[in-house]
Amino acid sequence: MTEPNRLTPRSVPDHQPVSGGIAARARAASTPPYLAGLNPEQREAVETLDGPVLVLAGAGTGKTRVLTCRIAHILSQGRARPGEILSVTFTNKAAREMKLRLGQMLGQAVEGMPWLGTFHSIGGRILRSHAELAQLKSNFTVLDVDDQVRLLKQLLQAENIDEKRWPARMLAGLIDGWKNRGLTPSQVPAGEAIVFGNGKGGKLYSSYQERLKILNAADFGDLLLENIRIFREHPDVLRQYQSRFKFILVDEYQDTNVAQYLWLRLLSQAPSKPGAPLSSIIPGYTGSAVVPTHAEGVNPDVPLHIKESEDEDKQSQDSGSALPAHPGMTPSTQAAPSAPPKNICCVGDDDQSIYGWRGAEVDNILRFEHDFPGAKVIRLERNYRSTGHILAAASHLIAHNESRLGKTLRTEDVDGEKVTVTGAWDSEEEARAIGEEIEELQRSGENLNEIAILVRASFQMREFEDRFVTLGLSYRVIGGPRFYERAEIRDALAYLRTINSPADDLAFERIINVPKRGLGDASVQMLHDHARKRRIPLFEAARAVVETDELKPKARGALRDLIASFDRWRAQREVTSHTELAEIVLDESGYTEMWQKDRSADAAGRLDNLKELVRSMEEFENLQGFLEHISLVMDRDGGADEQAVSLMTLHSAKGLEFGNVFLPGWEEGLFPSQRTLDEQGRAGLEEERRLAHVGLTRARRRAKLYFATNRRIHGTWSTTIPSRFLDELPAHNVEITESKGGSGWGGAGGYGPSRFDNVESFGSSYTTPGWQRAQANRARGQENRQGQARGGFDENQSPFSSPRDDFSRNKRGPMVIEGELVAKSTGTTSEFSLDDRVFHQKFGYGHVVKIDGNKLTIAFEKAGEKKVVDSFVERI
DNA sequence: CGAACCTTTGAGTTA
DNA sequence: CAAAGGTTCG
Repeated sequence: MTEPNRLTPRSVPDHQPVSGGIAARARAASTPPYLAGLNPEQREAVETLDGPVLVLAGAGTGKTRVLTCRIAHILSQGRARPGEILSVTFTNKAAREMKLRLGQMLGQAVEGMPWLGTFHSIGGRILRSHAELAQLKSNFTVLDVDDQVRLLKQLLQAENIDEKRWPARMLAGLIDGWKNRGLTPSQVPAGEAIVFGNGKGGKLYSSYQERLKILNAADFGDLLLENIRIFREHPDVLRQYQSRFKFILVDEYQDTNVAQYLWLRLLSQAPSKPGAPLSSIIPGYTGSAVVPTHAEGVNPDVPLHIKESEDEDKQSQDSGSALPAHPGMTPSTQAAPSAPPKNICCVGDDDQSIYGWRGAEVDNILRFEHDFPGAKVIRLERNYRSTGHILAAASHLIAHNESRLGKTLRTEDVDGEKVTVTGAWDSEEEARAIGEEIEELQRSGENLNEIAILVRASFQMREFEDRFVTLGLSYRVIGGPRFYERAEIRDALAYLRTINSPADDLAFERIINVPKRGLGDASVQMLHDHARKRRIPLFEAARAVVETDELKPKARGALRDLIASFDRWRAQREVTSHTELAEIVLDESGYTEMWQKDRSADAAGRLDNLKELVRSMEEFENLQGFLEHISLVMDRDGGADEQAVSLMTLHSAKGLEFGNVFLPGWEEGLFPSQRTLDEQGRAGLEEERRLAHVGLTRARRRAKLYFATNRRIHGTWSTTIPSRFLDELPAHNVEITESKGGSGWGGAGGYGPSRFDNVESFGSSYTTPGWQRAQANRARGQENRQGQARGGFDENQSPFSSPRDDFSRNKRGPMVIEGELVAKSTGTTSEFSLDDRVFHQKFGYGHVVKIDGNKLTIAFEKAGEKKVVDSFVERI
């Protein structure tokens, strides 16, 4: 057997693009051009077409390339037609990219690849063609989280469950989790079903499912779960897909959850004989339920447990641990079970598994060989992305994880710049320092598109946005709220959904009083009662109620108009194009007008979004087609042509790369996230560490880490300590730099485990507002820790008490800026007048009784009379 | 009914 | 600090 892990001394061909026109020549040439640029491991991964293959592809090792080349290879070898290849990704972006690259590689020869898409879009597609088997119609609606929660709220109310104690969101999370694990209501372990709502959790799940059927709707989880159910209950349908898909490719396999795993598993078996029991489809599976569950375990490590055969036990001994930890492991040679898995190729990286919270089972990748006997495992360890120091830092960091298959990334690139670690006093200074570094990079000719800031949590983004706006630096936020999750888009869609399917109560309810037309809670409640009593859709109930005098004349008139409008729109649907119809609806309903009248800052943007929505409808044949795809396909990442710094979370950065990567917020509690640690313990810590690894490996040439000593959490400042991940970096590859804001530590200091401990030695003469507030906090003592954010007043020292030289080397240091700001507010006379009513974050409401420059004396309603600096209160 | 005012609570990542 | 929920008043 070849040993794919030894790096041969031969030079590695770089990853040059492969040009088109391949398919035809491929058959003739001994080495098809698309294979020429591949290194031996990549090539093996592409050419091993038969049987299960697991490609362990570290960051930057050419994973997408392998996938696309493999498809090209399958096609050019004539092993399958485009419609016979199932290729799944997690994101639309990844799917698009693969299609794009494939198009380039094959020179448009293969238009289509109808089964290349996300798990959800393919699952949705399959579900639509067999909707009746899931008690749905093929035009079912895909609910977003918002609809889901509103529906659950109604169910909770019907059950008289206290929503305070048992929030609908929590139930939504539970149901989601069950669906991720492939569990239908009857399969939920009893122990888990009773934890919610005084034992009613399971019952709520099943009534939720019932309601979905009535509403002709499915949630995201259903797109896969219903597939699985259909496959299980209708072997003929399963067989149809099994024989259609000759090859299966899976991207990011480490992110699959149990449902996705089962789905793949079912599809990847060779077509079974009609009537074969499920146990022959899933080897090793026993029992009646598809997913054997740990009845008592709330968090079972291995939700799908397939009994290990004795052969495999022996093999485990070879590698010395339960998880194969070394590449030298013997591929399983045992006889294939009754239904041998066919040509499935999964590509993934256990070190990049960062979606455990979404139900991903790293275990799926760790036990691939187990699940697909005879699997060939290929490792890609040559990194073509990052320079030496960055790669070494990332590898050293991830080596602290215990649960991993173990890969060693190598590069032949130069060492490059060391990874830098910079401490800042607070998050504002962190943003300032990064802003300056970016300006410096820009001056040195760096393209802004090659710069990214990757944060752990999205709330961190705001400070960077603020900073970039003042600097006039263009930036773009990647990820963030999806286009179709925006309120105005959902409202517009709700109108269209109501037109399209009158039984869509959730949609109708959403817009019944948007814009305001005098149909408040009371009226809606009434309609609900009416609908429930007669078991008819809300819209029909409305129609009936208008004929009675149960509503007040005003509401009745409004409702009648609304119903008339919908009737009119539905009629127009026959004669106008769907885009025109959308415009008419938005217009006549008064929805556009509502935003036009709105004077708030984002109203214009919302109107733009609505226009964008209408424009995007043009790509679809009709309203039906549009609505079917909107929730699955609409993710916008447009406008990538303009030069801009990218700002995003670490999660959404997966799969991307940049020349320069800034990684702020490496502090305990934030990163690793305290919540993850609390909830997931060691596994959570390892996932956070993988996230750090993902962040570092996004960088090609420069990786710059930051931590701040003070950060605002929930609006109050608190002191933080540097992340343990910083301590886990190899000293040799890391350089500790002075904060641009100045600091008294670091620099030449030793590099030991506690090198970040002396946070107190940070410049004690800081003058940022954050520092002042923190000082004020400290002066007040630590026991009353909260509510101190705005507490600082008369001990307000001079902002210029002890300026430090290292601040002001020729560029405007942060201090000067802050100095100006502070000086300004002390210099001007107060904008407040006597008796003004004011609000203070800590002391609450009060009124001004005395003014002395910028210091106010305020009589607070609750806290009594206090002296406060004017900037800490707002007039109301 | 709805706006205005006030209180409370909560910020983790997403197909 | 912001959004969401609750209360009160017009």
